[in-house]
Amino acid sequence: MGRSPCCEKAHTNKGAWTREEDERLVAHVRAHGEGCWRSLPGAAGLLRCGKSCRLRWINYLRPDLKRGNFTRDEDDLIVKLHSLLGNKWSLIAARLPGRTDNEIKNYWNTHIRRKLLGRGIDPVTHRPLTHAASATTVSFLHPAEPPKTQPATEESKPPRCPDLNLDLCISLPFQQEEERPPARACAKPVKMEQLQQGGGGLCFRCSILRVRGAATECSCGSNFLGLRAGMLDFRGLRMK
DNA sequence: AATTTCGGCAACCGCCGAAGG
DNA sequence: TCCTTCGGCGGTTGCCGAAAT
Repeated sequence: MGRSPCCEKAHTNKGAWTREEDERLVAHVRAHGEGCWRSLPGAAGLLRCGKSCRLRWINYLRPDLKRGNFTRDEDDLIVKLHSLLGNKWSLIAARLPGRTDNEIKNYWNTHIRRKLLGRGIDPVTHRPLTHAASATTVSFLHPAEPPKTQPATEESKPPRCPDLNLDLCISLPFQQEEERPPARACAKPVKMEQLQQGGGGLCFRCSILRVRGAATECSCGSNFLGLRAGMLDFRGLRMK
């Protein structure tokens, strides 16, 4: 038996949001805060799916959104983060204040992708296109092991980002909480308690990428950046 | 001026994991 | 332990305006 739909589709609006709908949603979130998206449409008098409301708020109505063109710095940062994280748009967005995962995803697909291709760089592997066939992906989803038929030469190693400073901040969780704005600032953060209780056996890579089946202990053998997840709150990663 | 093509972006869809009963 | 619900994520679609013909 499949999952029941999140809302009664026959009685919900679809497509572009009207000004009135936006105003209702903003007023409701201001009054009651984020969350309980399922019950929000009814409470706010909106004929929309809860998921649709959430998306509209996060991607368009949130007051802390930056909007406008991406700066050159943001551009560079997105490329670097993508080379490290792959299509983990929410994680990338978490490093770019005021930007949403959807916005970054769109920007990547429409601008950066093309720019990289124009420079002869494979946007997936971040390697020159001529080497694309033999290259291993930079994404950490399929980590580590160099191809057995190929010697682990400098060529086969993931590219480095020498100017990307992953400045790791190790701090107690409450300090981070105080700095964080009340609204969603970071997608699905791994709570410090989780890391301390169950995540202690997880490497930083498995933790940040939420590797399936690695809830308590990973077996990838990776010690990404030489760190175990229990040692730090990765939300404190700062890019310079 | 009319039509076609293209690019950008907002929104939707389907899946997944966490939480709770 | 299983099932259901909900929030969240990434991929994809479709609309709309701009550019090209």
